[in-house]
Amino acid sequence: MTTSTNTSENPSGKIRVRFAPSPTGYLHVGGARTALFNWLFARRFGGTMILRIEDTDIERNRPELVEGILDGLRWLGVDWDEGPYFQSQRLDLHRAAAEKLAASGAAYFCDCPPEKYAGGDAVEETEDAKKEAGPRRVTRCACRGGKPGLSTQNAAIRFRVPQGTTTKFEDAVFGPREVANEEIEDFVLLRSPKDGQAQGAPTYQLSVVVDDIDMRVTHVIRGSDHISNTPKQALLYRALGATPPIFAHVPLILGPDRTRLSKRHGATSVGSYRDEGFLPEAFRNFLALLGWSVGDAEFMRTSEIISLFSLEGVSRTNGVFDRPKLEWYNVQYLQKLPIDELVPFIQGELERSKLWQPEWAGEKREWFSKTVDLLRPRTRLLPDFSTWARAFFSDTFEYDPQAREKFWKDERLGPMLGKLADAVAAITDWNHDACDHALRELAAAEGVKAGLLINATRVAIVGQAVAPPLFDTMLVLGQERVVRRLRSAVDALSTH
RNA sequence: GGCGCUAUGGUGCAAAGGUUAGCACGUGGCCCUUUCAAGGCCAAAAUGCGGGUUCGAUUCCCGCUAGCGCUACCA
Repeated sequence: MTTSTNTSENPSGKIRVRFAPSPTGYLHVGGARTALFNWLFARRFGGTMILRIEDTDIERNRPELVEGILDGLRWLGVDWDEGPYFQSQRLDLHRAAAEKLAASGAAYFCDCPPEKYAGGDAVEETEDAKKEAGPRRVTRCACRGGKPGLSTQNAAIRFRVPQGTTTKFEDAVFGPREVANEEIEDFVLLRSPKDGQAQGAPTYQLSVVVDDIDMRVTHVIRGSDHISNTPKQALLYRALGATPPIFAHVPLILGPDRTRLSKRHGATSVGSYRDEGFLPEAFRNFLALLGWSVGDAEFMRTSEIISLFSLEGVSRTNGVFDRPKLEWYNVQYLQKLPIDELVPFIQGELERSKLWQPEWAGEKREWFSKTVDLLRPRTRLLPDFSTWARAFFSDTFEYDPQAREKFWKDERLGPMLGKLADAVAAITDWNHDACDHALRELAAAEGVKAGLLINATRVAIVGQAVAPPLFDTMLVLGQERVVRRLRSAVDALSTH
């Protein structure tokens, strides 16, 4: 067994990845996709998936906001092996790293007022700035040279970016990257203390790196919006005596107008897709293929995706979240899932809508599976089972106005449905063909096309213009119920 | 403004110098059919622009354009 050195292509077992969301209260689809890619990568190569909550922003540091993220991940089926860790509980570690860097000279204290750098008009105090090259906005202030009397009590700590050299890092998606250090500002590691605070807070750049080192993360898979800041992090790894991980920046998810997906594009949290009645596996399949692919493969069970996933298949171009395609995936799963895998979702849907009967999981289990199987070719979302298909699960349902309009026009229908009720009631051997014969014989006797009766009967027994094939529907509903509904329809037709 | 990334039909992806540029969603049509889906078949629809390199560019290089990202003592 040889150990591969190409850890991005054929990692040898000790892969460690992490998903590090900030607690926003819900799992955004962009975050969900990042989480999914990390998870797929970990599962593919037998690695470890770590969950870390980046809650250093005190404003958003509330427990219920974390719960929303966890709920989203659980629904998505993305589980983790370690964590959740909370960055807010690790601040001392981060501070210690900053102070260590300051002590070694890799960083320095700076007490320039933050406003000095605010906005796009930052200062320029580099020597070559006086040239006509125009203002460069790379922060490199006088404090860099050393200023006495400064400490964490009264100043911030900035990283001293080594000049005259270049910073490289490996990106499994974008390839090797290299930037001139002159382009990298002396970014803040530790903020200056706020009024009343004894010490300042670590910045994101510092915290991620310290935590990723501490958690021995080998592959940082995250949104490509982080790519520009990665050189800073690569620098920090080295200053801290660590080897940078392999980065893998995945493209962003855009709305239909090609701007970054946001609330104004409509639903952006995975929770809303769950609530709408998408199947998690369909959502996963869709998300996995948004920014990743293997040839022309489209419909792939999660196990397949895991076995095929690789960073090499990740695209570099931002992609538009295409809702119609997501729906197509849902229809595919609704159609193709083994019935036993689908049934629990339908049970959940019926429970939510108060239509569920416990016996359907017991003695009428077979009936329930059969009914779901009959219904599913015409469903798109889970709620279809409790709305459109309500009459299969409840005796209280309404006649869809459009269905009446479409199929109950003919005035002869009232009497005919009455006769059909009698004919159906007289069936001794309740099966598909018996229903078929009863109806067609009546149609012939009445001199009407079978279609007229079929369509009208459908409305009568399920209240909808659209339903599974009529005789299958009758079978599943049962003789007694069909007769009863036919008689009710006669009343409904006469009073109208 | 600076730095960077990206660029194949409306959308998501294929084609790792040579294909009639492929697949899927969506769209239109046909078939199937008791409704409506599903399914099957067919169709319209793309290599941003300009230069190179090469016998040959979707593919490699340069420029332009466009989009996006980063440019905080946010994460």
